[in-house]
Amino acid sequence: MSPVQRRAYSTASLLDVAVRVFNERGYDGTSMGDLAAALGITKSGIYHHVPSKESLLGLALERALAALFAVLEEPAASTGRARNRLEHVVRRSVEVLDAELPYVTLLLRVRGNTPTELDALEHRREFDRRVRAMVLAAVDEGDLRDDLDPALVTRLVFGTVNSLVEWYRPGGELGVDEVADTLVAVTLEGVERD
Amino acid sequence: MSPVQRRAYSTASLLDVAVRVFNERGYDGTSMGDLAAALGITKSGIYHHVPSKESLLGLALERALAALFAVLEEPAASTGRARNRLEHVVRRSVEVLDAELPYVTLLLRVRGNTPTELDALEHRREFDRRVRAMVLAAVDEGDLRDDLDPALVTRLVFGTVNSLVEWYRPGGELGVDEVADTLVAVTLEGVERD
DNA sequence: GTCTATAAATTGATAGAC
DNA sequence: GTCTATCAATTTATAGAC
Repeated sequence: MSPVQRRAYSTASLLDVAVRVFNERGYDGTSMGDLAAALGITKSGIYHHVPSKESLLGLALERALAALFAVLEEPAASTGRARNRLEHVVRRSVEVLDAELPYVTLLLRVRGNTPTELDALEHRREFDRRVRAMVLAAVDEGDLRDDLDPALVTRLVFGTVNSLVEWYRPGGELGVDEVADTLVAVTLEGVERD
Repeated sequence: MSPVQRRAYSTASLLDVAVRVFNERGYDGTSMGDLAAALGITKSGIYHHVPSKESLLGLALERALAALFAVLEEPAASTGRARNRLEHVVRRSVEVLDAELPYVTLLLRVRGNTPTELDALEHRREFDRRVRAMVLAAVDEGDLRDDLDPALVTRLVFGTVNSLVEWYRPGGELGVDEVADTLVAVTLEGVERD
């Protein structure tokens, strides 16, 4: 009987810790030994929950992608003027980032070194394509300036959203609503047609 | 006498290749064997030029930081209204990104795993502080909206600039001027006082 | 300036006990 | 669900020849 009786891990609670360490040290910079130390168990203990280090990455990336794609399926993302659908997707993306920060952070840092990572990159490109279609539609509907390249605007707006993972911390001084409001003000308002 | 007589590497030309591979696979995801393969020489050949893998990273990060800090020393970054100094720094940062893309990309991906990386992160924070001071001064001078948090605006604007490394490629379809113009339009114009 | 050969340490993963 | 013990492969780095 160990002196400090820690609650046993489920695969989900183990994944939470693993993703935190992956973000701190980078996926490739994290060894199974590092994970074991952070978890307070041995390396072999991890293999009871998952078959490999890469499968931990796969589970994490799946979760992040599912949360982002769910936004595109919301009614407000497919109904009404494109400019409003776009604002909805931007705001909800910030909220997903708030709710799933470690998972989305990991997704945004993937380089494509393994099949798992390449698959995630392909899904990210699909998300980008669907947002770019919204920007294009908003220009066509006359709500966004037509003197700016729509593909470039898409990249800048979602570049800004994605850059949040570098500093935003849930429960910190800045609330998710203030961040989303300011981001919409800074990015979309510069693009709107007067 | 080898059948294909490749030109010998200087430390600088070797660093160019190393930084390209670091960006493709991530620094931790790159082994000295990977570098050797990309260079077309053996692992031990690399150690003639540098004493360690980490020293390659250090040289690359130094170069990126020097290019960025040089912008802050330009006359246009310290003279005139803060709003104009800010636009100058934003535009020139995009140009530095264009000129030194692989080096800046590497800098922006550093996690702090080693002393070399921690030192680079500290220098990045110093750059952020100096830009934040410009945004604050621009609000004080009445040129930027005072209903938005200046620290948040700083982060969003430079988050947008930094996100360029994820897709911008020098010599591609989009020129550096068009990108800089659109970026200033999208970010700064949303923040200006009417 | 690059090579072959090799060392010492670390890595991801497995077998089998409790 | 976690442990000890262990392995094969890979990693960073060095010694010394050409």
